[in-house]
Amino acid sequence: MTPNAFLEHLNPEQLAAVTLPRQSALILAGAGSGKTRVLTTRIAYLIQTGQVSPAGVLAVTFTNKAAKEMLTRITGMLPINPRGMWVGTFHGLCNRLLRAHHREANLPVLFQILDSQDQLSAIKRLMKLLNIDDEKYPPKQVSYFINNAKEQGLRANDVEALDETGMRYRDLYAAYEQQCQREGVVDFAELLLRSYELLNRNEPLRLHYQARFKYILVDEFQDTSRFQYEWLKLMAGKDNVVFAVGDDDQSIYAFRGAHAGNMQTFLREFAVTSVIKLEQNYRSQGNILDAANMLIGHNSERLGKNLWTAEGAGEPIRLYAASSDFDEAQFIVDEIRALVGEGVAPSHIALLYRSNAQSRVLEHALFSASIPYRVYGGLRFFERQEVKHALAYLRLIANPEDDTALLRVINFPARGIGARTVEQIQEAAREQGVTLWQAACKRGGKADTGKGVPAFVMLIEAMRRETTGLNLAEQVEHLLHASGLVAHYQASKTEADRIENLEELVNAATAFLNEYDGERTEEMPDALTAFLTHAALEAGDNQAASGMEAVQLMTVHAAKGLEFHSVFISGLEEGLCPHENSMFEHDGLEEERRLMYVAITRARRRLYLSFAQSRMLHGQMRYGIASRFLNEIPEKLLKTINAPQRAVDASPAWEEPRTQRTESESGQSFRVGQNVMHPKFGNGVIVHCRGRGADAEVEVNFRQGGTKRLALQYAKLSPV
DNA sequence: GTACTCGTCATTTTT
DNA sequence: TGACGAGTAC
Repeated sequence: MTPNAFLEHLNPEQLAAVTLPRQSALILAGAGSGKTRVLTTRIAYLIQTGQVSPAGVLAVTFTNKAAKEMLTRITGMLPINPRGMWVGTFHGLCNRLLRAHHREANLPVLFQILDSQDQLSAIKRLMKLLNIDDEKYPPKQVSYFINNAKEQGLRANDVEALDETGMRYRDLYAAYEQQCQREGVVDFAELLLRSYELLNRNEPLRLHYQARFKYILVDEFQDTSRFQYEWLKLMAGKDNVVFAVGDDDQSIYAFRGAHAGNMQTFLREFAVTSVIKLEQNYRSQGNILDAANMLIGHNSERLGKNLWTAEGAGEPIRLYAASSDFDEAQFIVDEIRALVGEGVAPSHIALLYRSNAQSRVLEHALFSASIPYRVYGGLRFFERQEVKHALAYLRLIANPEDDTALLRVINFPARGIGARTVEQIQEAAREQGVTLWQAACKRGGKADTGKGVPAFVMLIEAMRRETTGLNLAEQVEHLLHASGLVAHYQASKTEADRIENLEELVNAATAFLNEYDGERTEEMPDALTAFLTHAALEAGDNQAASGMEAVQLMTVHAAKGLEFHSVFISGLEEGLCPHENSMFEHDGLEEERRLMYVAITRARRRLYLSFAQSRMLHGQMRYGIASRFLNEIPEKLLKTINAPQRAVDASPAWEEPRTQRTESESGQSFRVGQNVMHPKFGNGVIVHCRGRGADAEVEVNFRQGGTKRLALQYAKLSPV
C-alpha cells in the first residue's frame, strides 16, 4: 500500500482535517459528512506517517458501538495490533485506568461496577438501613443528587448544604460513598470522578499518561459533559493536542449532561486556530438538506454550518395532515406498502417519533397490515432480570462482600429467607460494621435443611469451590443450574422464555472469552471480573435476535447516527414535537429543533412529515395543531398530500358529531383552523367545532395553556 | 411467598 | 390507556 492510499477519496476539507499538523483542532462535521471516516483516517494517517505510535493514541467515543466501529475501521486500514491504542468510551477508558492503578485509586483489585439499576437499589437499601423516609427523599432524587454532584467533581463534603433537605442529601451521599467503598463497587459517575482525582492528585502518574498520549481524539464532542471536558483537559495537559469532532446542531442530549458549550470553551482554552467545517453531505438529496438547513437556521446559538450535496434536489418532502393518530398510522402503512412495492427494502424504511408512547398506534397498524417491523428501545440484554440474577451469582463468586448482589439473590430462587430474616442480617451487619456476607456467615442455624441462611452460605461457597478451574462459560453454565435459576424458570408457566436468555448468557460468556483471551491485558487479570465489567459497561443489544427484513421504529434520539432510504417523522404537533415540557427548559426549544434537524437528516431520498389533529394520549383525546417546525420549512420543498376522506374521526356517541364549522347564537361563525383570541387564554387555533346556536362549542388549542373546550355562548372569542 | 388490586404516572437515554 | 410498583389478602 502506498503511504497515502487511504487519503485518496477524501474531499479537500476532509483531507485537510486528516492531515492537519500537530495542533488542537475542532472539526465541525455536519450530518452525513463522513465524520467517522475522518476520525479513523486521521488516526491511521498519524500512525502510518510515524507521527505517533499506536500506544500514543487516545480516542474517546460515546457508545461502545462507535468505539468498536472505529477500531474495526482502523485495523482495516493498517496492519497493526490495536491493543496499544486506547479507544473507548469515557467510562471504558476510566475503567481501564482504574484497573491498572487500583491501588493508587484506593480500590480493590476486583472492584465491580454498578449500573444505574444497581445504584438505585443500593441507595434504597441504604435508606432503609438508615430509616430514612423514602417519600420525603425519593431514592431517584437521591441518585440524581449524587450523580449530579459527582458530575461537578464534588465529594460529599464539598457539597454546600443550604437547608435541612440539602444536608440530608449530602449526608446520604456520604453514607452511600462509604457503603460503595466498603463493598468495593463503583457507579458510572464514580468511574469518571475517581480517575480524575487519581490523575489530578498523582503527579507522576499524570505526567506518565500525558507523556504517552500525544494525540487525543474525541468523537461526538458536542455530547461531552462539563466534567468529561475537564477530564480531557487534565489528560491533555499543556503539551498534547486534542482533535475534537462534533456537530453543535446535533446536540440532543443536554438532558443527560451534554454541554455543547464545551465547543466554544475548547476553542478558547486550547487556542484552536483550525476550525474545519465538513459541509458536503453524502447522504441526503437536495430538498431534504434544504429543509434541514432552513429549519436549523432558526436556532440562534450556532457555530454555523450549511450542508450541501453534489446530488440533485430529489423528490419533494411529503407532508400529510392526518385527522387522527389512527389515520396517520394508516397513511404510513399505505405508503410503506407502496414503497416496498417499488422495491425499497423494509429495513431501509424508518418510522421516527419523539416519544416511545407514540409507537403503539404505529405498531398496531403495521401489525394489522402484516408488515414486519422492529421496535428499538426497551430492555437491553444485560438489564433483563433473569440475566441480572445470574450475574449476581457470578458477582458473589468473584466477591461475596458485594451486598447488592447478595440481596438480589439471597432469596431468589426462593429458599425460605424472608424479609424479616434479611432485615436481621442487615441489622447485624450494621451493628458490627461488616458486610452482609460476613453477617450471614456468622448467623447460626441448621445447614442441613437445604433452606435458610446457612444453606445459602454453603451454596455460594460450594459454587466458588466447584467453579475454580473452570473457564468462564463453564462457570456460568454451572451456576445457572447450581443456583436453581434454571429449575425455577422451567417450573414457571409464565416465565419459561427467560431460560433462552440464560442460555444466551452462556453464549455471551463464550464469545467474550474468545475475544478476551486474544487480548488479555495487564489491567484485567481475571476473566470473570472482565466479563462482569463488560456486562455493566455495555448493556448489550436491545433485542435478542432479529436481522429479519423489517421496518424500523425508533425515537429520534435512537436514530442519531443512522440513515435510511425513506424516513417517516410522525406526530409533528405542538406539544409533542416540540415537546411541551421542553418549553420550561433552558434552551429547550432550540434542542427540540435540533432533534427535528437530526430526524430530517436521517433520510437519504424520501422524507415524510405528518401530524394528527387528534391523538389518544394518556387515555385522553388530545387535539393538536401542526408543529411550528413545519412552518419553518419552506413551502416550495413540501408536497402536501391531501387526506382522503377516511372515516370521520370518532367522537364518543354521546357527543354532538364534530363539524368543520359552527355558528353562535349571535350569528358569529367559526371554523376549524381559524385563529382566535380569548381575553384570558390569548391566541389559539380552533381544532374542533360541535353543535350550533346556543349549544355551539369549539375546542381551541391555545399557544399558552393547551386545549380548552369553550361554549360560544359564554366565551368571549373573537376572530384574529 | 404469591397473586391480586389499587394508585400513580406518563419525553428523550448511554455508561 | 396501560405499565409498573407498593401494598394486601390468602
